[in-house]
Amino acid sequence: MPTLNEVAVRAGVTPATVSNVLRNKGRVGEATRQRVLEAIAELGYRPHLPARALAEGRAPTIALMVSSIANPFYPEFALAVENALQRKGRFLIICNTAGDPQTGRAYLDQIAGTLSEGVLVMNANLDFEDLRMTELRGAPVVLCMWERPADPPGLPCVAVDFRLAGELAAQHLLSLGHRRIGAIVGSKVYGIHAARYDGFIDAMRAAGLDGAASPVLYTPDTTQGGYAAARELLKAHPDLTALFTTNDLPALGAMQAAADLGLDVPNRLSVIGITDIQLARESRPALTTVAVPTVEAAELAVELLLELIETSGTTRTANAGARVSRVCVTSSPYLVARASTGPAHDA
Amino acid sequence: MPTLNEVAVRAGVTPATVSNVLRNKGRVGEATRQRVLEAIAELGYRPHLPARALAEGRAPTIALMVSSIANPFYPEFALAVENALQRKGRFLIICNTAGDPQTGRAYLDQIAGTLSEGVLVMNANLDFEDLRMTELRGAPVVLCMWERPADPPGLPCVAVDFRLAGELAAQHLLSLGHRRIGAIVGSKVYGIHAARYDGFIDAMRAAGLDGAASPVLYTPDTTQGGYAAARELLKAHPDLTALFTTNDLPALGAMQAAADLGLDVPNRLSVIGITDIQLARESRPALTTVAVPTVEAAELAVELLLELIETSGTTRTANAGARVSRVCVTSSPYLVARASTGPAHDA
DNA sequence: GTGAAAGCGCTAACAG
DNA sequence: CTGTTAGCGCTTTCAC
Repeated sequence: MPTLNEVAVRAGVTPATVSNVLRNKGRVGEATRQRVLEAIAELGYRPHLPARALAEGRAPTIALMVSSIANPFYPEFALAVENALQRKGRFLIICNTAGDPQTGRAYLDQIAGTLSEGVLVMNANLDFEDLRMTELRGAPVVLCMWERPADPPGLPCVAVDFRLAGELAAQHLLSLGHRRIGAIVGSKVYGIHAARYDGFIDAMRAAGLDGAASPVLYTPDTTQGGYAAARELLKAHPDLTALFTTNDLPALGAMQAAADLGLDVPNRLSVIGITDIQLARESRPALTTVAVPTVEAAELAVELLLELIETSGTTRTANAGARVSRVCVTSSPYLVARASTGPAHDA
Repeated sequence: MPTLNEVAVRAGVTPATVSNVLRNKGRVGEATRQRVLEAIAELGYRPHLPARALAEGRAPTIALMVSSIANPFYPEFALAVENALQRKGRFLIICNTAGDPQTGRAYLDQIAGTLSEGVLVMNANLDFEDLRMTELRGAPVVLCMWERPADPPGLPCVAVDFRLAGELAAQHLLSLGHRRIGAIVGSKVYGIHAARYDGFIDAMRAAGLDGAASPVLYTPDTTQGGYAAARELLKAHPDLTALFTTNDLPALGAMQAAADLGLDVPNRLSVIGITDIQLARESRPALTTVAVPTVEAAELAVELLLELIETSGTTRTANAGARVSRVCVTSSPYLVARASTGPAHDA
């Protein structure tokens, strides 16, 4: 591969001039510029990114930490992130942590601040401490989907009002006449989906019902988790007419459970999820869900991260850390009514 | 961030020694090694990857070119790739081409041979010429899922016997007594799925049927494509008892179409796909399909690529290109019978 | 306008 | 065993 130096020789100028042409800095004579551009074309020169990174003290990549890119929600998000980065001339490195904090830490240690100038964190089960360390080393960190806008973490983040999402979902069921609604929460108790469940409780209370008294099950945030939880819930409470689920994947699982139990959705049982992943529109019946602005969140996260990178000085300069962590809130979730919900059959 | 030099100073040695300790090269005295390790720990030193890359003339990342990471099959593959790379101390850069050769070329131009030492290509609609150029510039390229082991492309690749996959799928339907089988091909005529369709024809012929005369429709390789094709096929040929589909996504779409048309799967209509993506097991009814060794293919691709990188000298040395392109064949596809296929209803 | 020179952080001979 | 010396390819003052 030709180097900038070779280009310089061929064009009869010095490396500095070639560099200037490349980045439109330092006034360069039109004639020289042409000669340089020709030399570049003839040699097929392309800048060596690591060299540039070294000289500039900045890296051309951003890391996205996820527990597993194979989880259907993440790719949609990753795609949006990559699109946004591409526009900014940066590249995306995918870091699968497998939900293991150790793996996550290893990644952060290796690339944050060297190969990657900043880190985007999706629910990847990382130690908060490790993220703080990463920041202190000079690599900005942005949490991509904080669930409680009103209760900011100690890190910059993009927040989505998931409590509202839960509330909207519950309101939808209530408006269809459902009163006996089971809840399936795709996280641990007080876990990441707590805000969504809170929204459910709030909506129930507003309707004069004691949401907290409704049957609820906590389960892994997967199709299988939702399947198992729905089976259990429906067996224990055959009178339920609807299932509120804190995420689409478990909601999809719940629909399968209903199918296997011979319960018609939506005539006998309504099911609602949250997020609106691609699969939601493709399932039969198509899943009613509360859509979350995924693409917007991705774009905001990239924007925020790049801004932090700009203002934090070079990678080598430790971040002051004194700055108040920024919180960007996305636009609100909204209901997407499809075929998995209908009037309560006992209404 | 502390540099190797600072570590050296603190440990009272020269940078070279620290470097040696870091990479276990050049014999270093035990006492010195300890001092150096302490200094590293105290300072929280971590090597600067771009600097290392520059000095070594090699890059720590590998690029994966895909048309869109959001296509449900790719993430599974990407995860396997990343896992394999992680073991080798390398990082994965995701390049979404959106099926646009220009975007692909731009990516290759920017990172192949500089940021990324090698390129993994999934069906990303790239110009073959661009890939050859990339190789010539010294960045090995591996095609990840070549469909015709018997007919190697001009590039190193991991091949999967997709003709056999098609044959197995058709044989399964035939063994269930199906005779009037519609085919849905998820690519253009003579496109990427041609080998799978060939396998179908072969199996039909072996059963004394003229497969080429069976109703066939070419459609985009998506759920929607399969949905539309199935509707059309089933309307034009209401007597079909089974649908052979060249990929899981369109097969899933076909099942939805059947559901919407009120055709029971598998009692009235059998549907089979190819690949065995995660969704296949999660659909209702669960999709019968011919599984392809995805993880194995990913591992072989990584292995092959790294081998090519090793043997191609440094990134800067142009690849001779004279070497015969290697072809690795994965183990064979195999049938995974689930609930979407059953005996022909007219048998 | 263009060139000369220093240096980013690290590795790689080769000396000692 | 450890130190010295050169760069890797690029950017960036600062002279000319």
